[in-house]
Amino acid sequence: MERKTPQKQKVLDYLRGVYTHPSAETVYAAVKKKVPNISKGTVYRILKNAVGKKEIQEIPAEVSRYDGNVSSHAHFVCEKCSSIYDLMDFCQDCSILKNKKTKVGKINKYTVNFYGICNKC
Amino acid sequence: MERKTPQKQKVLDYLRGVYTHPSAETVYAAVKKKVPNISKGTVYRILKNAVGKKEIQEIPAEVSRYDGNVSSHAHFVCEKCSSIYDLMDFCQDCSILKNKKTKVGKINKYTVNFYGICNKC
DNA sequence: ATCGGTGCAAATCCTTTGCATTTCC
DNA sequence: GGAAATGCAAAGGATTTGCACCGAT
Repeated sequence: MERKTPQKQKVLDYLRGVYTHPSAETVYAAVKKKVPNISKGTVYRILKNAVGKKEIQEIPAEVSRYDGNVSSHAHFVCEKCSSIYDLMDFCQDCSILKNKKTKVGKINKYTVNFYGICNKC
Repeated sequence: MERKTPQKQKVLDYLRGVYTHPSAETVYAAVKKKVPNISKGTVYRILKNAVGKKEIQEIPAEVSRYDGNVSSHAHFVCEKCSSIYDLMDFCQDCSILKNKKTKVGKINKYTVNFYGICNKC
């Protein structure tokens, strides 16, 4: 049976309380402040496990980023600073496609990513 | 000035002649049959360079995949065998969004990925 | 007391890079 | 001839994993 540990709690709490779509490294740095002796391997294990159970989602990139929000929403990726923002109101029509069948297979989920330079850059 | 070499030719020819969205490793294996002493580093260099010049596109995943078609079209990713298929006729409405402005920045390009199990699996 | 979770460090895998050598223009 | 590209092998960086110990149930 799965156990509840402070490491797991803090990692998932952190991810769910933040809108920055952090990398494993960033999660590690943040959680280390609350659980000083947590190890990087543990963070990777917790994240991977949660992705497998679809409790969080992984955003593929050169370095993976994680999102505590598992709904299918669009992301805006800054090509300069690599920040990832949520775009809740874009491409809503795409959501119709969920569970639809295509010539190649049935759709379980979809991702929509927009790339550009963010206002901060 | 950039030079024309058999390695570069074969790598790009292969990528453009195939619709399988191969990984660097797969490109290497395929091109090695025609240019037996090509090295993996060279394949990686050629692919990276071509991506930078937007001659081809990179599809982010656990292991990067490459696409000789640079247009913004949707992909169907098989969650079982990792095959990637083109879906030219899906989410066309999204193309309207190109160059549109969002709250966070102007959109340069977008990617749409659908995930599911492909008919072969 | 059990056995799942953790910390640590070594291992792995993909990708990049330095450098001597080749080859295109 | 000279810069650019290549081959090779070593380096790098992110992620995974083996194992002994720890701690939640």
